[in-house]
Amino acid sequence: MSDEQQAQASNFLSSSKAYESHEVEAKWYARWEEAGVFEASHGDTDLRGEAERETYTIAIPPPNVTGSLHMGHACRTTFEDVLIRHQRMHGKDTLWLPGTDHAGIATQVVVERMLAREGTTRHDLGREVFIERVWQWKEESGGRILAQLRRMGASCDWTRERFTMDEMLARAVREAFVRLYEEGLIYRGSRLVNWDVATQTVLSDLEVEQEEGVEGEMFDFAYALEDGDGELVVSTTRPETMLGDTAVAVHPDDARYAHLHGKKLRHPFVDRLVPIITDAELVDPEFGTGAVKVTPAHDPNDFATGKRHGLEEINILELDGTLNAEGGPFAGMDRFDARKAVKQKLEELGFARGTKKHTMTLPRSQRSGTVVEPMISTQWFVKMEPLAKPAIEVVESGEIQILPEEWNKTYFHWLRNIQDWCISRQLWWGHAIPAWYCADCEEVTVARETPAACKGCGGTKLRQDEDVLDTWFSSALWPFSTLGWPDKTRDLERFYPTQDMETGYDILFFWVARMVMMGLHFMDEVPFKRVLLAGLVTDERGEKMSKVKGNVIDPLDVIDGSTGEALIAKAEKAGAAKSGVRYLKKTYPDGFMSYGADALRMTLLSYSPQSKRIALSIKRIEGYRNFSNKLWNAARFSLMKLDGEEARATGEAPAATALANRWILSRMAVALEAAETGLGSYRLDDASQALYHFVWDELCDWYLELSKPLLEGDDAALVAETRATLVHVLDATLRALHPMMPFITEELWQHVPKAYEVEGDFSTIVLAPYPTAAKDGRLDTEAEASFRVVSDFVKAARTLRAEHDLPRSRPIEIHWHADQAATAEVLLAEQKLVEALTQSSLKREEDGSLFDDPAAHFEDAALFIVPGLRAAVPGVVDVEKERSRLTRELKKIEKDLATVEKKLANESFVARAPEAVVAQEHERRSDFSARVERVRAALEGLG
RNA sequence: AGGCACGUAGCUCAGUGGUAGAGCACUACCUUGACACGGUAGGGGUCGGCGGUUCGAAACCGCCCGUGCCUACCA
Repeated sequence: MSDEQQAQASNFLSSSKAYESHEVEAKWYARWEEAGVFEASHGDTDLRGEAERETYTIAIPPPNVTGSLHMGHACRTTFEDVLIRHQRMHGKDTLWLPGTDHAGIATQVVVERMLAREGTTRHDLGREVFIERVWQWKEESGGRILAQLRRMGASCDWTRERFTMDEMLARAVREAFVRLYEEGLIYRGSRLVNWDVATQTVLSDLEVEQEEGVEGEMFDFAYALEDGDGELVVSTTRPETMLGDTAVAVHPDDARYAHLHGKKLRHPFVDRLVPIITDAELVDPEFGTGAVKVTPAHDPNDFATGKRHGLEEINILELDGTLNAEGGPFAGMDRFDARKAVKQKLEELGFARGTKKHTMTLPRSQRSGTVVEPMISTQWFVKMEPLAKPAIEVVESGEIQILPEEWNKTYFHWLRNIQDWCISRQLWWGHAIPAWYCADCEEVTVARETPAACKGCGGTKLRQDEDVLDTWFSSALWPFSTLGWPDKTRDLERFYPTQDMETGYDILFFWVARMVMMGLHFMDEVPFKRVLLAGLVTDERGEKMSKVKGNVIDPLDVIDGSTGEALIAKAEKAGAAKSGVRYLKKTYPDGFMSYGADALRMTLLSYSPQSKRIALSIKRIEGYRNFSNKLWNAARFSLMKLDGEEARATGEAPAATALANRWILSRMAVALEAAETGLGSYRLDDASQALYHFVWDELCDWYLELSKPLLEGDDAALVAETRATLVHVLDATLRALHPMMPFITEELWQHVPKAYEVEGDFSTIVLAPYPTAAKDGRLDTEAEASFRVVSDFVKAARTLRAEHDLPRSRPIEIHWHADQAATAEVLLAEQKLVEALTQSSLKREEDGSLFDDPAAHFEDAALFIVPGLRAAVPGVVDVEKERSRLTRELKKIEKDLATVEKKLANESFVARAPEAVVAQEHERRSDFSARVERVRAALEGLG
């Protein structure tokens, strides 16, 4: 050990008994980033023999540039970081490409709010100045979320950070748009679209949320026949739309209305005759009056009906949701005011025919929350069917694997029923549509660069389309646009296709499916091999986190700690409702301790990926904070024992002869195998669980305890072997845990005396080899079987102590007899260890018959009986305690025995169950019945 | 309306045909030189209900009840 290391080590050993995450996290992230350990190969260095190295790439789901870190990000970041760190340690050339999304509407809204505070609007500034302001804002505060990802430990390659509005990506967007247009897959058309009157833009179907179970009312009113001979009653939940009615439809076979076919109705407010048409598709004669008002410009079904019958489409709305001139007397009113006014006027005119309560679903804008209006508008669309087909095929063929698998169905269902995608948005912030309109002719010029002349007439009076593209259009290109496409860059060549796409299931359609389509279309290759979908993080009650509910848990508060008051203040500032504040007060009265990033990461990893909800429990985080501490102290103990000694971790399991050493290396192999399997199959919960239990239940509970007497013994070879095992197990454990708990493992690993170094700017665990069962463990079933003898014995002795209130300070003597010679040999060989763990002295009894009537041979003895072994502890018995203890034990075994006997008495079971299962039951029966007999004998001996 | 999940200990969750598990909470004891953010021992479950398949079901199938999400429709 160098002087520096030595000094560091003793400094560390005298350090805190509890793990303090704060400094450790700050120190190591800075160091890692400085040294560039997260960077993928750049092509100009050959530090780690990149030519031969396989690549492993993850494209980050880019968070909104406006955003700040929430639990969803924390979850994404942790999962991806674990995957990428694991592969990096396996020697892959890993690229985790970070970046942010320009988030059209969200960002524009944020900046507009800022302007409102300044007393101005984007319209006052004008488009160019406004966009400048957005960029300025982005430069000032857009980096916050990326800084927060660093707090989580995200090992992204920051040298390749991207933003969806970067010129590089803008070029890709133009290229993609132009190609799709030239291929006829992008078209401009007039359609009924979803209009958000608040933000005044069109929305795609996916951006519309359905609010279910809304209590509304159905209003009936009559249209008078033109000839004055009667009326026709229709129903509506949106009375104002009658101003756009251009027909009333009845079912062709409906006898009630047969006499009205071909007649006309007089519109009460506008000078228009409304024809009565027959339509079997639109009309259900059983529903309502069996007559349906048709408003082609404001309802999807009516729109289709209008197309079938060649009806006039009358748009009655302005873009802000007020009624236009078509509204006649109601022109200029807001849509909801007009609704009331129309109803009232119809009542006055005597056309109202009553209202009924009606439960309905309201379409609301995901962004503004306002009720979306269907409106006819000319927009840009992507033709989806031809793109969807190959995207379906790659999942069917397994070229892309979706995990958990149940999402396949959802993916297929959506793609098989896909609608064309409306990609234009009436916003200012976003990618401009590369289409130009000519003042002199009808031609639209779509081009990569601003065209000099109209491609139709050659005219030069061109005006660019004022709309921008849906944010998801640029996101769909993310896996290759970030690597330089359409140029054939080295990075694109080397890192595309990526391997894993990890994200929340909520954006499977929005993003994942579209990336698959675009990747296949433009790259002719899938954008990733696996899609890993995780659940959504909710509060402890399973409710979605929302600012209003006040149940948002900020990952940074969990990492750094926060007082109850601070939590409430923050929630109130964010606009929490009173009930939300109450919930917060009740659930987290004392706020959070500082749990550290590693604990938060482990907690998020501990949830099964197939659960859709991750109901984050602070108690669980606390549990993993405790685990951090356990690991910290296990390392402190080990390092203390190794301090000043020669032992060095070699990166390979040392040869071991002692049972304890053989056993822990075997358990290490099992744990590493489980970790590797879990990490490989996206069962990060299994992987982290396996290591957690290895560290706590095996390393700490048993091995460290066993190592104490071993290290203090006088057999020099044994001491050396144990030191070698201890230092190796510590080293390998830290490396195994590093992808999950990067900070604490680095801090500890730096103090582990090692005989190997990791190449690079400094020797870091980030680049250390991931441990494997073959190299770092040694499976040893014999050692495990022998160890079971020891642990059964120790546990039984401890139970006896506990039940007889025998404090550890009181030494006891244990007389034992094993049925099998092999068992006896193990206990004789490990006698010192067992004595140390049980604070007892052992005495073997060769004659098993002594235990047939223990009372006769051991004075006042308590007994324990484990499979194949009996033991007596004389001089301690409290007859009553012993009786109740043995009775309880007897009951337990008898119950087990009864179950087994019932099974074996069943002829069908014996005849049909697999032989091995039957044999196992037989074995259990003989074991149980032997123990029952022995416990009974012991009870009888008590008198 | 259809689809997809989910319902396991007081709480949060694993477990997918062969002995019901973890963490937290709970009870008792223990301040032992790694760790009280700890240790040892213990209590606690008719696996939502009812049927079926099977030698055997928490798991597979059907129905029902409850919860959540998604898609569609809603004159």
